[in-house]
Amino acid sequence: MNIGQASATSGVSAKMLRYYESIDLIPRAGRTEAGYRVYSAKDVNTLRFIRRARDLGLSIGRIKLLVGLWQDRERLSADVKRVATEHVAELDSKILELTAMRDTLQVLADACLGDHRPDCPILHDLEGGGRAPTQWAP
Amino acid sequence: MNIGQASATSGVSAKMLRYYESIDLIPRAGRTEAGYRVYSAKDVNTLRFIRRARDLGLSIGRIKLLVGLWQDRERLSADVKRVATEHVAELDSKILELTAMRDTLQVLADACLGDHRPDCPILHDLEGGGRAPTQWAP
DNA sequence: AATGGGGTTTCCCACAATGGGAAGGTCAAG
DNA sequence: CTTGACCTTCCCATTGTGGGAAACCCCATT
Repeated sequence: MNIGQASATSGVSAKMLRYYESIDLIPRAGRTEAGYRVYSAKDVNTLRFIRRARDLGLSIGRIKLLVGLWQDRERLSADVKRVATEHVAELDSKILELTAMRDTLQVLADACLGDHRPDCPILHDLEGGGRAPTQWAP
Repeated sequence: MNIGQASATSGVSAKMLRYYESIDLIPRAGRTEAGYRVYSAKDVNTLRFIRRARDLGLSIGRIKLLVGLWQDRERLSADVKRVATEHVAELDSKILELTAMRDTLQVLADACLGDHRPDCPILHDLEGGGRAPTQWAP
């Protein structure tokens, strides 16, 4: 299987295939005489695993861990779960952060008339006059 | 005011001050004989505006728009509001995306025993067997 | 005056993960 | 054999931030 086929059947772009190889997320692919990368069905399986993990927002680092665990028959499910829950925690904190931003901005936008006049609570708040709805950066 | 003072009183790092200048988010600062950048209290005010905008997650591009509107006494609040609501929409879609990831992963993690045995629904799902809880990337 | 410590300058590198594109080699069908 | 589709490597860009080096500047204390 060429890189194009592997890409099409795994959902990982050829560009990313080469990149993943360069950062040792996947082993170096075999080559034909001409230097073309060759992939097996098993490789494609791993790639699909990786793509799904990325769809869940996991970082390359954590995916590396998960692939390792996946291929280790002696693994402890506790280890897998820990990686997952760490990521859930990160997602949660990111969601909280974004939600706080959105809520603040939504309140300001709601208070803005959005007409032909220049007065606008959004700018007023950013200017720092009314410090109440602004984020306090700890 | 030197860059260090401006940084300390605005909450924007000196590194970022130079960067913002290089991308024309702020005008080129004046210089002393020796080449040191000089900032006025008004400059610091603008920097605070920018920092607050970044705290709300606005991109540099949108901040550039907002700073322009802020300094334009003929502005329409409608223009300001539009920039804000566009960002709110982006935040919302990002939040939805992250929330979907978190929910999927949380379900899987909850179903994982997390003990000394290797069996784990997380890996099983990533492997693609049980395709139900996985994301379909459209 | 000399020296030292702290501030400043520019320039380059790094991150995470992905895409774009150029220049050149290869394969298969016509 | 030519053409078009595919592959290779290498470089660049993104976003916004930080790190660090080499050189220069300012001020105060010996």
